[in-house]
Amino acid sequence: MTHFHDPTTCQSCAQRFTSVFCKAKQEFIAEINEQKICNIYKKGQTLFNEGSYPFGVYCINDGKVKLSHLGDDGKEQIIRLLRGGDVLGYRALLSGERYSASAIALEDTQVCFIPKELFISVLKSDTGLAFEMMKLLSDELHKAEVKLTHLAQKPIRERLAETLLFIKETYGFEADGVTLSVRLSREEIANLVGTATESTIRLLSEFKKDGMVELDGKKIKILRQKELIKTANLQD
Amino acid sequence: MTHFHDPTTCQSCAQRFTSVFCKAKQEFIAEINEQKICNIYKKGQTLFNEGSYPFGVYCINDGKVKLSHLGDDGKEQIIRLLRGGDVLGYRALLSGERYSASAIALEDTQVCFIPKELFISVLKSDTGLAFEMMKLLSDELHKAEVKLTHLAQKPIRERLAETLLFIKETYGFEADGVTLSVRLSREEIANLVGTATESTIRLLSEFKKDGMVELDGKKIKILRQKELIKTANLQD
DNA sequence: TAAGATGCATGATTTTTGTCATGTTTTGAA
DNA sequence: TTCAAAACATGACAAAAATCATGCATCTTA
Repeated sequence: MTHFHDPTTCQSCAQRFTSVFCKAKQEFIAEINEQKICNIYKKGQTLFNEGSYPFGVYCINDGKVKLSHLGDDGKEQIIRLLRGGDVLGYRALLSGERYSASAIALEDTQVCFIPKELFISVLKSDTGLAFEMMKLLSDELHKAEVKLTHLAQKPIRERLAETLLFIKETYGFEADGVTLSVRLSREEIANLVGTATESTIRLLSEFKKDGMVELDGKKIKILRQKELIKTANLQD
Repeated sequence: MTHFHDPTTCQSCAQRFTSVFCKAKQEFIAEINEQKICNIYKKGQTLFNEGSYPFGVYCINDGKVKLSHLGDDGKEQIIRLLRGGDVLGYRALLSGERYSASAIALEDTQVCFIPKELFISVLKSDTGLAFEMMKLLSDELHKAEVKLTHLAQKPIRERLAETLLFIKETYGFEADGVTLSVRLSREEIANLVGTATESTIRLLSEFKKDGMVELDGKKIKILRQKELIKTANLQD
């Protein structure tokens, strides 16, 4: 369905100014360009699975991916949402463990794969890139800690509002300027919020009744963002 | 009250084999040794405050420290517990932000301070140390993600059991082999679990009734660890 | 040592959230 | 196109957890 351009070079990739790799030296980018393997994953396909060993890192060229853990009772917890320019798979690689989460395409997605050895060797030779990786990890850690605090302290209504804003922040709107440009099931939204699917459905209906959102199947329109922000009760 | 040895050198520091810095090259350790500043923080004193700018990293020589966020309603959320050999303050430094959490001594604690410039310059010259930092960050990120999932999916009873095991894992037992060697208030335990103080008190009483723990003020003895593990309902 | 403050404990109650049941709608594959 | 499966929706109920109130114990410090 979705159409992607023919395999591009890293030097002309649409994400060359946004991903962490944009900070790598030219010579290394050339090397990455030679060894990278581009692939297209259809909606629902798995990039990698929790529990398996990493062989490299993935760089999203275009598309949307969710990263999710399985809880001890087998329930999905969505940890992160990724878009073009985002890199994934580095955490397990750097700590030398198996993947602790699965990556699944939310829509048809084009991804470049960079082999482990190359990634590590570039990281060794390119201090700037290493610092970028440390910054990336630090930022993710920060986000995780904030999310953790909200999960522990905020009621579900606030967390759902926050999640809707987060989805908007990550994937933005469609051309109309109000429709979230990703289609997530109610269950997926629930697994992002950390609650039961029914609670999510109920609260979404309430938000609709309050005029904050409009619902049309998986299409969600944000009508009154300011009220949503209030509902989310965010500090900044 | 507590007595610490006179300022040691990094080369003879009790933590020289456990902290991330043990992977740094000798020449850099010598440099760190020259520039480090050792300090003792009394119980309850603050190492650094959420919102202020980092000037360096802290390396705990001996003692116990909690790292905690303030939630949007001003409620404390304890993010991490630290002990001798642990480093803190690097997250904000590496992502170039203000501290997102406060560090407070849980008992009299001896800490070395390493200035920002030195830390960064050593990190730039010593690839091995940079990789250790990336590994450290990756591990912390992993822990945060697991905690996040448990927070979202597990009931408070399980989380309290898990927290007690976590405290034991972090600080261990006293000489008797059963008493947790840290004194936390019920409120602090609640802020670690992510629940109301009363709920924590009630559940601790239940655990006592079930014979899993023994309570004597802030002294907590773990009597039946296996049952606690069961109660925590952990996968591994 | 007395008194105020803080922390611990417990009961009663309310609120929040999850679960179960059921019906409807939408979707996707034969 | 049709049918089964999945997703959505909603009500009723149960369970979990927070809140409020109160009393006791312990710690601090004047």
